[in-house]
Amino acid sequence: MQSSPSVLGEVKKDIATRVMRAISKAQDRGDLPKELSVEVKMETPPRPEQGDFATGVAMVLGREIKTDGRSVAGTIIRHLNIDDSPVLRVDIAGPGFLNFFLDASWLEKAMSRVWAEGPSYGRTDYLNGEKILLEFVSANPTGPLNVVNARAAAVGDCLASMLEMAGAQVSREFYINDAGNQTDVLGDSLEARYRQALGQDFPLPENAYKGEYLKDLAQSLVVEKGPSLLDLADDERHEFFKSYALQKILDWQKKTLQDYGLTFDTWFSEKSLRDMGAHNLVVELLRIKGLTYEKDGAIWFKSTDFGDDKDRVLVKSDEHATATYIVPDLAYHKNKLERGFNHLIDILGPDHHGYVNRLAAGLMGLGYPKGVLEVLIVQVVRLVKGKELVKMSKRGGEFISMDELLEEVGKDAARFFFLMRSPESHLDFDIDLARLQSNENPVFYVQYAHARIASIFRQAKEDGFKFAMGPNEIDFSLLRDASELALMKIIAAFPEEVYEIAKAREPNRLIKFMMDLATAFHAFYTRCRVLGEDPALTAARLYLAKLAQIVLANALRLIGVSAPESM
RNA sequence: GCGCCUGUAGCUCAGGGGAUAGAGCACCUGCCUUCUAAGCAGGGAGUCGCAGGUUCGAUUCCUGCCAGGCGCGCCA
Repeated sequence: MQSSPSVLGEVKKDIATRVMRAISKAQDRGDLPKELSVEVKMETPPRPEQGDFATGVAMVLGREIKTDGRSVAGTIIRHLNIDDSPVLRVDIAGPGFLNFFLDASWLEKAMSRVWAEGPSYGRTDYLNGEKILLEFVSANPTGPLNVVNARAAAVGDCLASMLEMAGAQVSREFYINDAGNQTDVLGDSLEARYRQALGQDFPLPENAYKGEYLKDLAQSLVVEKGPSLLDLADDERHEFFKSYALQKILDWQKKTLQDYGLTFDTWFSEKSLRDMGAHNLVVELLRIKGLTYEKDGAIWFKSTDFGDDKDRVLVKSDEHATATYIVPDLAYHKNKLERGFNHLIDILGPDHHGYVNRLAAGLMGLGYPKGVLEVLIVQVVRLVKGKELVKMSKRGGEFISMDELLEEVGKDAARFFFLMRSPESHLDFDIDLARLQSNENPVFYVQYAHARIASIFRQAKEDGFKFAMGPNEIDFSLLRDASELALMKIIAAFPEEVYEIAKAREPNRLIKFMMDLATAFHAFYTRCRVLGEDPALTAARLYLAKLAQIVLANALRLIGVSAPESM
């Protein structure tokens, strides 16, 4: 597994270091006050005429010392040493930006890195040593996955892949809520459907799961077993329906996620924790630490000590002294940390945001540091068709399921659309747009760039082009068109982008990057004919096209969308 | 009442203390006898919800307000 800092990262760091040295030199000479300390952040300016890299550090310093940014920038430049660097020229621009113009040597180096690393290009070691457990989807095993689950699945899977690419060790985990009274209700609901399927006039239990899928399950049980299940003893029968329903629905969810191209590393059962007695242990630990008290016959946790807005019941006052759901969840998160992960990320739905504080409080109560748990809330999804809001499925009474969504628009469009928006924004998912097989659908824009490149190589082969490819075979100086330089810069930025985006937990920015990359390629394709008369130029452009294709493929892999060879 | 999310172009949304606020779709004008036109080039289109504050500079940060969405159990 190859990992190294990106070429772009090295260049930025080199320039930042030189700027830092210039600042301290200016301080030594008394041109800038001594006590200043500042971080030099290198960015990519919005327009090519503003250089390859820029920093606003002079303006930041200017604020500190009440001097205008441009004159501070002038001071920095006077002390700046750019010997043995790719920097050709430094400009002061606007309110005091330092704009750096570089020769193309760093791009050549960056491109050969892409060539060498291929499918693993983008990998860095920024997050080496991080052991992250990323829990997402974790839908209740009481029904089909819904569209918010699909959104969380897209976000979680992409985030996990990006964190891995940035050097972290990541485990994708699905928590199965296979204990608690909802599972009893599920079993009873199935039993009622089974009896109804046998012709009995049998009512659904209170709070029953009313979906069609339980009727289907019941029907297949009748076909398989006839009325024989009614002969079982009460306990045995109850247990059978419960575990049968759980197993079937879980299998179904697994199948849906598999169709989505998502594989979890672990499926963690709540029941297994409960069987180990982990629940009682959590309550006991909190009691020993003096963080619990009794009131109204219940046991409470002083979560307000840890920033929660009210204390929470741990053990109910009912006759069975049942634990509330916070207890198994605390036991579960404690277990995650005991498995050696140093950081936990949960992706939860919008209905759980009120739950975050008490969970964090509980973990702190158990003695874990603040911040080991990070919770990302994925917001609601509304399905629309053009202007019309889609609420119900054709079958009536149920919200449209993830299966139905995938059937309608396919995995590629679904994942792309979910990742286009920032996770915390409310999403209107336009089914009509997503299923369109045309240029109106943004997913094709990126895929098309990949397919177009594949097509160039097919054509090259057909035409019998003889070309030697690779960084040592081509004349890099032939790639000097503005569109070629722009394309190379985006390609060079990929590893840093992956790291920055993973760190910010904003996978939607990867979509933006891919759109920009596709745009840069399409512009290059239009301006620069790849397969031309000049063999040296053809070889150089084929090389660049190949590199663009590598990055497109790597980025598409990160979001779990296919990279077609033709469209 | 409290908490969370959102308010940016006709629509769906990015962005973010600074340099002329962006994309996709829609609309208008050009571009296919040559590597896929699912493309490219260009154009019109915005008081960045409203009002204050901090700042040399706010669409971005802070406060208040308005609007929309979601949540607030000894349910999970």
